[in-house]
Amino acid sequence: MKFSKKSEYGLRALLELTHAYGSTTLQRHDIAVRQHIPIEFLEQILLALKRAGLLSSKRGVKGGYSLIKQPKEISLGHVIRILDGPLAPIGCVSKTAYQKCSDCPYAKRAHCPVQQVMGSVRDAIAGILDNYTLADFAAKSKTA
Amino acid sequence: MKFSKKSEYGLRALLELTHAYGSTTLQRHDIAVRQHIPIEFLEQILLALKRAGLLSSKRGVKGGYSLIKQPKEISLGHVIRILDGPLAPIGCVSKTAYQKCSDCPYAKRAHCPVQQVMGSVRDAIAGILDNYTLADFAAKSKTA
DNA sequence: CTCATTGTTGATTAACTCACTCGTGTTTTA
DNA sequence: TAAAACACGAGTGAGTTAATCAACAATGAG
Repeated sequence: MKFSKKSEYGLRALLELTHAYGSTTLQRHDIAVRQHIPIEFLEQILLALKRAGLLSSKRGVKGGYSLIKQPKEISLGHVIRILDGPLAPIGCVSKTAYQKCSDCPYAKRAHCPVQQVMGSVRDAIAGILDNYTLADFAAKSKTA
Repeated sequence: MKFSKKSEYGLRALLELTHAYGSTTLQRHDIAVRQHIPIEFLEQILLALKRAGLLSSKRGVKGGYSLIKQPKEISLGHVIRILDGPLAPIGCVSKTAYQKCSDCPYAKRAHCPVQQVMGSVRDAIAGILDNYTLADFAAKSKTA
């Protein structure tokens, strides 16, 4: 029941990019150094975030990455789903990537006890992460 | 960010044992059939729960497993921690298995933005699972 | 007593995932 | 045209997950 390093690194990288939002681009090298992230791994993460439409990038000598959406419009939940997949603790309660449970004897019944609790866990997690934006997130780290 | 099959099977097995609580013992075979769990895998799970003090067992011809604590005194959080480890989404916010983050640049500062959000996620998850008992859980499945 | 039945233990396994790492490109600017 | 930067795909070693297997120990029926 853990988030991956990928998500953690991704959030920390976005913290840097949020601070730079509207002023400069950041190179993966700078982000890697400031946040202590292995650079080749960081690259994968930045590319994934780019493909998801959160970042733009520029190649060549003066290249780098920058946020292309407003920090207050990107939720941590969104970021984590991109990098780590669904937030739900089991497939059959995911709203973004529902998967029918194959072997559960309650699957065909009106309600499954496991599904009920896990559904509320999912809602609690999503309730926090989908309402917490990069802007909120970055505000915390400025005062630190 | 998922719970393992082990936890899921464990909870479903305990559902059966909760229904039988106070009346009969159940053999792993019966639990396996009713809940569609691979029997040898179920065995490991039942043994882990036994070592954790939730179950007792009896060998031989009329053997089987039974709950030795009241269903209303066993929380789902407790069960999942036994089978899956800590509930916290990252090590540095776990209350039952804290682990200092080695590489985080905020580790030495007063507060880490990641830690703050993840801490509230942890609290939300634990708040649900630690206050939801096997008794509550089994009550749901009776009416199903 | 003995033997089938059941739980106990430890080892082993195949498949998968995680966290990187590498090599080779392609684009940009000096 | 060379150096700097992003892009992409493949590969890898360690660890985890989900079982599976084999050998053993206790129990109770006959």
